[in-house]
Amino acid sequence: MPGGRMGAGWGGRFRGCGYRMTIPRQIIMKVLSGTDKHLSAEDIYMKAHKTNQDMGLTTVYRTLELLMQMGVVVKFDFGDGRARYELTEGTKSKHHHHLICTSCNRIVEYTDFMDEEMEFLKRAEKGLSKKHKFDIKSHIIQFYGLCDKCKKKK
Amino acid sequence: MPGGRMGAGWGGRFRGCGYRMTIPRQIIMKVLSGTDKHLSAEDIYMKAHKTNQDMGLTTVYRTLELLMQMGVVVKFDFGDGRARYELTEGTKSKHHHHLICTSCNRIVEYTDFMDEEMEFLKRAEKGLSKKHKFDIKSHIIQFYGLCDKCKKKK
DNA sequence: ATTGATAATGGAAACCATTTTCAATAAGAA
DNA sequence: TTCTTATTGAAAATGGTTTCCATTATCAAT
Ligand SMILES: [Mn+2]
Ligand SMILES: [Mn+2]
Ligand SMILES: [Zn+2]
Ligand SMILES: [Zn+2]
Repeated sequence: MPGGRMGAGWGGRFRGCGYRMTIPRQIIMKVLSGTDKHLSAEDIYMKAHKTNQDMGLTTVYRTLELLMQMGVVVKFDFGDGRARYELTEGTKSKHHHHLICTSCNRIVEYTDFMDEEMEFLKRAEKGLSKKHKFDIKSHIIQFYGLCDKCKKKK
Repeated sequence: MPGGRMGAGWGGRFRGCGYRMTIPRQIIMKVLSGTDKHLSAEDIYMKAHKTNQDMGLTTVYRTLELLMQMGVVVKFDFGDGRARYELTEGTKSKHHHHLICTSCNRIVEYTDFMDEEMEFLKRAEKGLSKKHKFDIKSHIIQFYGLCDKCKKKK
């Protein structure tokens, strides 16, 4: 497949949920698909803005809200005052979680212990779904503490 | 121990961290100790305000920030635009996590699977601490999805 | 291809939880 | 009690996110 039609496949996904596929939405999907970072709404806006000058920040927020409802995106709060977003089905990044330094807000991604985690989560999600009648779509695991530097600084 | 001196024990904790014990801080600790709910800063402010008319919302925010640094309180983001706070060493509540409905923001607490979780966490925290040189103080596990009502509504 | 109902957009203004500022006050060591 | 300075409350500022609304674009039906 040629590289030009990125995000084309997302049209069906949007339409399947009763929404329309638009230029801004294509660009936003392209930005999200093309990174392995935790982008804020403004990060996404700035990247998208290079492709389409007319894009508005408001549209980024609206689209992210939509994508969250569709289960395509997860929203994180790392404590720095702005929300971060990641594709759930990342073509680039593997399933991972985060260590967060409560002192300097540094984020460390880790992919260790995913086997043990998977085993634990599989059982937990199954049981919780049934007991609390929840349709679980995603999860977040975060560890808080002091990073290397902040530990020494203290 | 008579019921009047609630939070007196916290004085040493504050002073031990190089801070002073004050009336507002005593009241805030009393409020936090006396609930098993997820209180927002304003929730705490309103409860504290009944005891001490002069208390300011600013002080609540400042004290919570302090308590977080001291590891006494954990801050949650349930997606409703305001942070929630809970004592880590809850005298009332057990260790638990949350199911969050992405549609109506309903929160369900659960204490199931804590044995399996404890086992998984113990191993993960130990390994992660060593590998990433993080001094892990706390963790958050949250499941996102649709609650019973929102599932049917769709 | 054209039409038309209406979903989606962008810019500005509004919103609102949280932070900052600063003069007044209170804690606690000496 | 005195003195240093951490802490406080009120008001103003901040800034990420939402809301409004007139304009535009999508796409199913023609
Ligand atoms: Mn990540
Ligand atoms: Mn809870
Ligand atoms: Zn750090
Ligand atoms: Zn719900």
